[in-house]
Amino acid sequence: MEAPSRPYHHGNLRAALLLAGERALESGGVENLSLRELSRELGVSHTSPRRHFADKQALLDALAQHGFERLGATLGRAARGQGTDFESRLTKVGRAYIGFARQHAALLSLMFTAKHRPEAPRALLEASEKALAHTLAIFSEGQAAGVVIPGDPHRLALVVFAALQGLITLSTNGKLKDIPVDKLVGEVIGHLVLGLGPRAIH
Amino acid sequence: MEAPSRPYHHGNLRAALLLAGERALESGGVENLSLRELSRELGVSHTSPRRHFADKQALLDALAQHGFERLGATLGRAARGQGTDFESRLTKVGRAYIGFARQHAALLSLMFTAKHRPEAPRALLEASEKALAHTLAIFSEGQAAGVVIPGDPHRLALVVFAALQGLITLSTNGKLKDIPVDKLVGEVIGHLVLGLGPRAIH
DNA sequence: ACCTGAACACCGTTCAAGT
DNA sequence: ACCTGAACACCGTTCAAGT
Repeated sequence: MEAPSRPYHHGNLRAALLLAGERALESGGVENLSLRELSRELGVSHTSPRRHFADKQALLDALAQHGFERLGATLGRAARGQGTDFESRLTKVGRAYIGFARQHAALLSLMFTAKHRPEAPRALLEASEKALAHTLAIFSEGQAAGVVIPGDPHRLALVVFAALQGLITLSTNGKLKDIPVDKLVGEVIGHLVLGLGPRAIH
Repeated sequence: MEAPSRPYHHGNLRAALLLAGERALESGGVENLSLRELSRELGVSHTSPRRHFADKQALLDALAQHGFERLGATLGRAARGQGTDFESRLTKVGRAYIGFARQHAALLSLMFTAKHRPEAPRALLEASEKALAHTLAIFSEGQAAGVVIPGDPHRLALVVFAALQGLITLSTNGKLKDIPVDKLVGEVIGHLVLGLGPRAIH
């Protein structure tokens, strides 16, 4: 019997740091994530993370990238729901986004700020673009079907996600009281779809 | 001639800290705002701020509150523009908001996070509500005039501001390229106004 | 009342050194 | 290759003490 719990070479330190980092994130925000504390939890010296992440920001970027990969999977599943109309497909994606946001609030916030850093690594940017690919396709297809006004789909999608983001901040801060969030999502998407659609009379 | 530059009692330490704090905020974000560095700049010991702000968060809250007061003044001026229709009044407020956001990006971000803290002081919450009062009135009046659907004006305003916030993050990160932001504001408000309006046919 | 200096318990990062 | 320990330059906060 050897002691596999703390070998000299940790073996999975990189993966372990990401996992512990995500836990720390959810339980205290970026502000309370400390490399030294993660190292303590994992039983390695506080300089060990350096071998795997150049600095703290590199770990945060990796966490954000992983977050985008999971968000992409979540949204992709919701977007691939087949053959319904524009509004209901969009509503499904919206609900999936809200679900992810409520479950991983601190991670989502990190994802946003990491992505918007000027020095953001290419891998992170690629992951963030990939995460929204399926959703953008909904807009393009809506345009092709003539139920969505022309224009850059990114721009249209931005408005929708920005509005959803507003709902999430309200929701996570308890300002919505008894109103179920899913109902609100439907309403908001409804408003926006009407606003994005070609007018019956103008 | 006395030396008014560094008396034993600073005299305006509270105000000086707020001013220096705001400068530090704009030039490096919340992350780079340090009480010790502010104290150094002002030529007082690093424990002096304690007399005026219980801790760092108290200074941040005061900065956020001051920010809401200025935002309120800005939006109020824009909202009081008299006697035009719902959409153009909303567009004016939207442009004013965007202007403030671009000029005080780090401050606005601090304002949001400070306001959403569960332990946010009452004065801060009151300032944030007051800042949006004139804007909310636009929605209420729009409802009274029958050009806006019924519902909690806060909820409607939220969607608009959330969407604007999305534009701002794009803009401050240079993702909008040559498109002038003011033009986009008009488009977005236009979409939303259509979406919020009563349908001609349904 | 208002400010100070020393002390405490933390950080992230660097670097020579160990296995 | 991978990890360590000591060191450096920072933090925010507390507390007894000065004027």
